This record gives sequence, structure tokens and C-alpha cells, in this order.
Amino acid sequence: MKEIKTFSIKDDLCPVGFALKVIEGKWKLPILWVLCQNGTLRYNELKKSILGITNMMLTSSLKELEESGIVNRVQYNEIPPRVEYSLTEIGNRLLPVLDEFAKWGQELIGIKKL
Amino acid sequence: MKEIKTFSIKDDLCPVGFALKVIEGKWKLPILWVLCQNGTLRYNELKKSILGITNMMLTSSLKELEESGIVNRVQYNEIPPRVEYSLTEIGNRLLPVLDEFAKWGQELIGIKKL
DNA sequence: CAGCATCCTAACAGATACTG
DNA sequence: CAGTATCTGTTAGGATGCTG
Repeated sequence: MKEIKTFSIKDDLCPVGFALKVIEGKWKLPILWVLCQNGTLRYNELKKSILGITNMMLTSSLKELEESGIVNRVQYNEIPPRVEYSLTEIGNRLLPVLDEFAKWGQELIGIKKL
Repeated sequence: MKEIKTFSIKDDLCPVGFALKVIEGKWKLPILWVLCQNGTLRYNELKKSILGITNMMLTSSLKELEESGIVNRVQYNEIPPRVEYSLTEIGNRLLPVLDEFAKWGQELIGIKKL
């Protein structure tokens, strides 16, 4: 009888699952994308550059990304208010990983077209 | 005035988004994990090795993974029925990418503990 | 043994309007 | 300018029981 390795759901402290949660959600990748393309952006610049996003989703997605530690939020107490967002250092280090992921995705798309 | 690169939601044919969808969902990673640890497994072996999963979720997750092309399903027409699941070739090539992802996740966990 | 059908709930996401 | 608040719709996931 073969010995089967099990997986307990308690193990979802698994680093892959953890990393995945950080970028899951409809708007996280788009936000990361425009930030890595443009560097630092203000709230309204982000909003304009991500077509279709609402204030609610932009705000909550940014907050989660900030809490995850991959987006910086800098608030200037001016009138009118100014808030700038950018990728953190570890946020930037995610990019090459996503690139590998993209390559694999491309292969998969290629295979499915056969 | 700076030129801002935009992101249209229509672009979600983006390979990263595509790849992400394939492994999203509560049970996909656990399934991939036990398959890569054990090689080929039968339906009930999978069920036993993933604690807490229901028949419905196992069935639908396996079907999606199969449709994505990263899991093989082989049905033997015997009595009692036997169905075996394993990773496809491209499914196996996902593993090193997930490994990179895991390393990044570990770093992030490390940073957040500081 | 390997599943499918049905019903149910909770989390996610969108629309709209309002505020410091 | 940079968000909140509220209300509503949609989808993911779960419980339970049944079938070839």
C-alpha cells in the first residue's frame, strides 16, 4: 500500500498561498502594472489610468496592497490634498516573478490553441 | 505634463492574469501540491489527502484544472470505476515558477515580522 | 468508486451619492 | 483631491443527499 502525502487546509500559511492572496482580486494586477510602468502616481492618476475602476475598489485595493507591504502611500498635507503611491522595494522584486509566471501563461495559451 | 500609461480591463487577456486564474480558488493549490508530491492519484486518494474538501469542490476544481490543461484525467472503464489524475507536462513546468513565487512570499512574510 | 443536483450562505464587487 | 457610506447584485464556496 502506498503512502500518500496529505495536505491539511491548516497549511495555508504556505508561502505560495500567502503570496497569491496578496495579488488576488480583480484590480490588484492592474494597479501593480500601472505603478511599475509609471513609477509614482497620485490617486487620481491611478484612477484615470485604470479604466473602469471605481473609487471604492481603488481605495480598498490600494489599502490592501499597502497593508501587504508592496505599495507605498505618502500623504502630503496640502490643500488640495495630495497622496502618492508607488511600489515598495519588495513590491518591485515581485515583478520578475510575475514575468516568469507570464511566460508560463503564454506557453499555456499556446498549447490550448493547438 | 507627464504621459501616463493606462491599463484597460479589456487587456485581461494578459498572460499573468490568465495564469493566475488557472490556479485561483481555494482548492487548486492543494490539489496541485498533492499531485506533485504523489504523482498519479485516484479520485478517492485525492479526497483523502486533502483534508476538508467536499466531493463537489474536488470534482469542480479537478474539472477546471483539466480544462486548463494542467491536469490529466484518465478513466478506466472497470467495475468498480477507477479514475486517475496526474499533472500534465505543462502542469509540471508550473512548479518551478510557484517555487519562485514561494521564495518571494517567504521574503514578504519575513519583512512583515520585523 | 467517482461523481452530480439542489439549495444555501457569505464574501466580493458595482452603482450612486456624499464629505473633510 | 482623495477618499467614505450605503445599498444592491453577483459569484465562490459549502452542506446534504442521490446515482450510474
